[in-house]
Amino acid sequence: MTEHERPARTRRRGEELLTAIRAAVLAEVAETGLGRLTMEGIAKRAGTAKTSLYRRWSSPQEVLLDAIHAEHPQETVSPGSDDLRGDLIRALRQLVDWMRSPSAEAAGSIVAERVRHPELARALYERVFEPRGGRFTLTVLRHYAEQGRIDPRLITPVVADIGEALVFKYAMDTHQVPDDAKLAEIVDQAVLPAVGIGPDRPESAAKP
Amino acid sequence: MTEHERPARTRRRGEELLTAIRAAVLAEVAETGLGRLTMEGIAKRAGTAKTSLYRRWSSPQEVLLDAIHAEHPQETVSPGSDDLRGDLIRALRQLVDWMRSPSAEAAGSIVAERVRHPELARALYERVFEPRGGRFTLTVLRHYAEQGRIDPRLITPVVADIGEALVFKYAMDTHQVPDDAKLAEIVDQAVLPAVGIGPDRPESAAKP
DNA sequence: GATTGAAGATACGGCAGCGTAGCTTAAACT
DNA sequence: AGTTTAAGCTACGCTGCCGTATCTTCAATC
Repeated sequence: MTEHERPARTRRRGEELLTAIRAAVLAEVAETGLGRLTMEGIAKRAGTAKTSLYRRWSSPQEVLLDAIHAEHPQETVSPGSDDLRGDLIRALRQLVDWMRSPSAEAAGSIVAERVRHPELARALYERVFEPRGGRFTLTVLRHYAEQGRIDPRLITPVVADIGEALVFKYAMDTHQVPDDAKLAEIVDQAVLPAVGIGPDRPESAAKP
Repeated sequence: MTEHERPARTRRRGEELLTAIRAAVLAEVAETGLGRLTMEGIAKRAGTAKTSLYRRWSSPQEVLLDAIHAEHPQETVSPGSDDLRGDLIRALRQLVDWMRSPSAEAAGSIVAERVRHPELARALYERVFEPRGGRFTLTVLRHYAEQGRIDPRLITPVVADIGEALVFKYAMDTHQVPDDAKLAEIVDQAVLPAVGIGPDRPESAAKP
């Protein structure tokens, strides 16, 4: 929050400058919201001049788009050991970790205003959500289905969304991300039952 | 969308005027977003003068707050016949019906910008979500738990949220509300399994 | 070390929303 | 009918952001 660096006497160029601008626009949209995102605000926060922004982009939204684009799509989960429950929790924890990042808040603003900025929303889905997997638990579920531990016919679009949906709902209601205990509840009480494992049946009873 | 009524030559007062203003602010926030909500915009759409707005409220947000406040909390579901599955679908359909309303879109804008306008978000939850029940399926689940048809211990906060969470997720992803077929999938594949009723077990096998 | 190109600073007219003031006029009340 | 109240206009100076132009200055390149 003490970002308002003075001219710093070194003149940044190329990638160094771009990085600062991208960080600035993400911070700016998180603070002011997409509706109040402005070239002057971005410039001020990045410690650069409006001119330098207009040299590359023509609107604050395009600056944001660039920043989102530049966010490297991270690698997806590796369903490691033979531990369905643990892998599901880890998958959701990956989602939660991302939700803490600055770009996640920006993503939220975009989704909320998608009616006003359809291109932005589309770019967000194409460049961030889909490459990232989007469905974190799905990877895990498929893995164990291939191993014959759960019935593949149970892995429907709805079932693949249960975990993520509950994480989002929890974040929406409480305005904080679920901790590990909550993730465990979600997995135990909602995801696992949907693929035929308990709450009342022990795991081992799933595939006799 | 042809709201821009000319002065109409009759001068509205009191409740009649208030109603028009409330409708205007809801439409305005749906169209421009909460971040771009403005007194002038509301006034123009309501066909009134800025002066009349400032006479009662001091910011566009307070006008919106008033409009939300004035939205009567609607009655909740009556878990009617002896049909758990049908009642669950009906409960979710109630949610979906609300999500089509103009105030729902306004509510979405507020939730999205809750960081910027905490009072608005709080008012929304206190005056709209909580009185409305907030949890649509919960009412139904409790009803059948009292009748001994499902195990009360299974009705946890997580389980009570499954249906609503999936409806929201679907709306977020596709930007349209789920139809009845989708609601049925949600109930069959996610909600019912969580309260111990198959996908693989028939309903009747739930309480032997 | 000279050249070139982009970064940075400053200034501009234009527009939109702000919040207030002063006034006219229609509607409600007595 | 006369009075009171609020709705409806218009206009004001102020501010923030717009997009552009101009000029200086630093940094990379040759």
